[in-house]
Amino acid sequence: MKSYDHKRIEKKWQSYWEKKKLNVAKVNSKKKKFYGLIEFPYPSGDGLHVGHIRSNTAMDIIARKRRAEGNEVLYPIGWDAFGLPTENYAIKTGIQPAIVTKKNTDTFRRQLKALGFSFDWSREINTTDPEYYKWTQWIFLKFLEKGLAYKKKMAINWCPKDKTGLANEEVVDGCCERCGTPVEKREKEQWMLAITKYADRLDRDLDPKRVLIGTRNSAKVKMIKACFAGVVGISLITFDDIPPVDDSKLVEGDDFLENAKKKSEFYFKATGIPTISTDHILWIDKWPENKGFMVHLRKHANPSSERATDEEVVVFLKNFLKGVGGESKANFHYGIAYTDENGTFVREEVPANYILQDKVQAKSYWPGYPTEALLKDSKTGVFKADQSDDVRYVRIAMMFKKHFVPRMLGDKTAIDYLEKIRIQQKNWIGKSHGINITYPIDGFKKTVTIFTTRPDTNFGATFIALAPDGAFVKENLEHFPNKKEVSVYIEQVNKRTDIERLAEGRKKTGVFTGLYAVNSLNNRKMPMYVADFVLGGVGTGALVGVPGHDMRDFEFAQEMKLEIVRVVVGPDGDVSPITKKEQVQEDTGTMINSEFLNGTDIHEATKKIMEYMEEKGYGKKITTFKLRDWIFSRQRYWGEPIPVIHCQKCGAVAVPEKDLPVKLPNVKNYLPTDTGESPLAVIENWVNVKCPKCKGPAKRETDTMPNWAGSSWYYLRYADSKNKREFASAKALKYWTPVDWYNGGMEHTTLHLLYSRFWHKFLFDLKLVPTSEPYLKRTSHGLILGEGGAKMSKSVGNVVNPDTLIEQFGADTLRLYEMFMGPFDQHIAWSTESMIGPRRFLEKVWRLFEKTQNVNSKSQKRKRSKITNSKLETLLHKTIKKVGDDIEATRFNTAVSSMMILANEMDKEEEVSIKNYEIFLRLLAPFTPHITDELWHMLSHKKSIHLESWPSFDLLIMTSAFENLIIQINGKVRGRLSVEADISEEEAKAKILMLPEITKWLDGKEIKKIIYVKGRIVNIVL
RNA sequence: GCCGGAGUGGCGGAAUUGGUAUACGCACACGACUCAAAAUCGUGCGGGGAAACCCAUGAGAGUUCAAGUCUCUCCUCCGGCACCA
Repeated sequence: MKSYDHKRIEKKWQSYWEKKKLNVAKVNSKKKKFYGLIEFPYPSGDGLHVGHIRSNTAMDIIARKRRAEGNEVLYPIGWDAFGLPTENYAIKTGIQPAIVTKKNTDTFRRQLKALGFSFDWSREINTTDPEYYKWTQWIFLKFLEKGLAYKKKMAINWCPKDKTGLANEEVVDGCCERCGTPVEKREKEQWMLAITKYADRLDRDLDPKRVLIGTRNSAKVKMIKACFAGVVGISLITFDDIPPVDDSKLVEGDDFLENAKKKSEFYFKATGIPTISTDHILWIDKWPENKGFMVHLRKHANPSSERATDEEVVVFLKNFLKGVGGESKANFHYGIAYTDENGTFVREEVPANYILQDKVQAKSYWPGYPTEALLKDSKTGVFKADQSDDVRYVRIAMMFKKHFVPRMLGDKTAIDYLEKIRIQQKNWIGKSHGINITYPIDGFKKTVTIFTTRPDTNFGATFIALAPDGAFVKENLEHFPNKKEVSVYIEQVNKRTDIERLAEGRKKTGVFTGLYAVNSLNNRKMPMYVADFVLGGVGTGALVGVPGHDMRDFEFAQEMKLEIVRVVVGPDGDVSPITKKEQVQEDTGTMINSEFLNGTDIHEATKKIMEYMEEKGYGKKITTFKLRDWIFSRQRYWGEPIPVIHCQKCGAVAVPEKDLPVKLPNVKNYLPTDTGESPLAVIENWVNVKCPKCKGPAKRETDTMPNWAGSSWYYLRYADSKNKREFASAKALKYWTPVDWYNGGMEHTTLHLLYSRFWHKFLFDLKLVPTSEPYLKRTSHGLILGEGGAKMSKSVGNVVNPDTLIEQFGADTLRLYEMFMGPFDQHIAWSTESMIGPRRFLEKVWRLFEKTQNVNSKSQKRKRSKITNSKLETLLHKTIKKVGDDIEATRFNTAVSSMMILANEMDKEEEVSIKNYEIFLRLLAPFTPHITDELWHMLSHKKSIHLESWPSFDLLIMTSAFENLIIQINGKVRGRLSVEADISEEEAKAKILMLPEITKWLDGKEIKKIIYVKGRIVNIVL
């Protein structure tokens, strides 16, 4: 046998798969679809980064597993090729960005193909291709048409180095996200996209639906939770998660279906949260006289007690079965009821979960195996409780998924984002509920409106603070009694940058306007200040100061020597005047000095006073967001031209659809200008056009779109990438979208991910896409850092080159190492040294082939006739389950390690059966596609291993006949004992108490109790 | 400051969710094969101790028959937001 030589086999299989079109997604497939997506790379001049490989391999494994599971899989690839690095390179070298892009994509394509990713290359896209950006522009025109794209003169973030405006999302710590230069404010006309119109939906649709588990029985809670495993978009909560519920008045009857209904209705009424409840009953068929018979198991098993124990149930059933005859079937019937937010309930019965059968047909009882199942062993006649929840709940879980989950979700597209992604997006959108309060101003014709989330403390309000750039100041400055001082102050403020202000430690400054607002609650006159800690863009650009209960207001009050009133008393009981910042009671406590609010909790008081103020007409409840509209224009060359023509007569006119795409013209000089105009502005024969409306002289818009435009919808184009008439056909979109699983970087959570959700919802409203969310599941990978833990960069010199690694170790080893190196979602430092481990493993897998070749027919036969499963087979089936589960949970590192364990065990055997070896290869194939296909063909298969189905595990083989009991004395391990899996508790205890290593500890001591956990542990307490 | 996440050998990291702490891999040491080396295989590898045993999961307390896992207090690191009213 030849030795493992990756160079000989990898190229060969890559071209074989390509020739056989193994990875091309079929157009009219009858199969269930799976759409796996990775963020399409920006083809930089540096070539492929090992970080790309981590993400791509992970999704490749998932895609290959899905194919093996019988899905039609779309795993596409393309290029997000507009952007600054290419443009800057063009400026330096004078080479056209289009040519640079072509060169870079060629390199990336070659590198990606060398790694054996199962991309469907036939759908490759490129955002800089006019055939592609035609549709980016087309979607922009839709925004324009619906009034969601608009032009506005405003102060924007300007990067003086890149010489372009930036979106809020692109400014990090006051600096340009891309180049780190401190950003400046510039007043400029900008194209904006009204993402704030979608803020509420972008926030709300991130939340799963909350459903209460309406039972206090921990076994049932556990069961329902287990049944909902893998269900997306529903968050199950228990009584622990909500304020106490009094259910002493809940009365249950004898009918299990009715009980389930009663419970769900009762708890819904008590909590207002949609509630699911279950009840069950034991049902004996064919007895007596072929009539059904219901048994309240817990009651019948021990009538004198409230709840019989499991053991009592077993004894009861054993006797019961004797009485009714061996052929009887007994099963649990489950009644499940769900009461939704409207108070209407639905209920279903889950029938026929066979739990007792005399003639045990191994395969037949598994699918419907219920909770609290009891199984009679055909040989010994011993009943035993089964432990495997996955199997026990299968049928009930199916019932939940089929009948209840759709009802719970309604028309909501349920999404499953990694929790930290969800939270980060919510933070960024920054939804908050509050109230706009309007105060009259003493001796002034106008009123002032402020926004607050804490109106409960309004009796303690002592001042008003206005933003220097806020609307109130702009409109009324002329009439301020102290307008001179205010103007000087505003001038000072405008001179300072954000960074300077941060450096000063946010010292509060301000100036009195000479005006007093009047608090309608208590007629207090509140001096009005202009202060730069108030931001023009937040709320109404004005706030009411409650220095006793807001740290920032307190600091300002101290600076300005303003009055401080206490209206909340905290848990410390301090009611003295507030003079120190330690006394500022912010988010807990009870109201005082607040008239009708006195004595109420602050949260209760907030609700109460909001109602009160609305009723009195002092204020109006409102929801605000931190999210700002998206600044959509860039003053650079290498982006999609914004398809608008400015006409002196008609104003901004959309380029007619038939004239799309507006192609980027070739220019000589890509250099951005200091005037804030795009380099396109100087190309006269491109800029000067006729107005599409009046045919008069007009000029093209010379700003281009940001990098995020093309990537906001690219996953839709993959569905139908060659379509010339539409961005994608409705039919293709209906089949392929939404994306089932999207993996990408954390850095895109508030940029790309938010933007594309926005575009998608917009297209959904136009009925151009079938769902309201683009991605069902979003995971993210951790960064790969350089050796030593610093970020990989050319300047540090710690960049690793995939080409070298593929040459030296092979693509399979590189893929496997990146999956094995550590937890997928965590950052990790590169270590070329550690690659040897995965390589040795593959060599071992290669050598194992020989152990399958000298198995003579006799021993193959002998193996098959064995009754008990060999240890290896048990391990094999456990590994099948583990690898599958781990892939789904993106625990690739432990998936690999479990396959290493299996290979080590196989290696210890004299010979390995072809059957087992083949299963092993099929498990490994998604990770290392080349070596496994080679070995597969060496085993005389004619077709590719990647056309094989995903191995299934057999629970009977997985469950070992023997279990290792750990024996503890007072919690310390003192021994272990291998016992038969179905040994009874008494037998096990008896055996253990005879072991010499145990008896020596018991000498002369009294055993207080013995804890017995089946199949796991025995703890003797002395 | 607020919101997340994490802290386990020399290193990357496991631990069926409360049940054998340190799986798997790297590095290291010794042995076998070899003239030799590489590769491969085998053995060892948290600390203390001759051993029996004892002590160890950032620190300290608590709940429990049993805690890396749950609860509280604190420390450190990473990520996000940050004068958001």
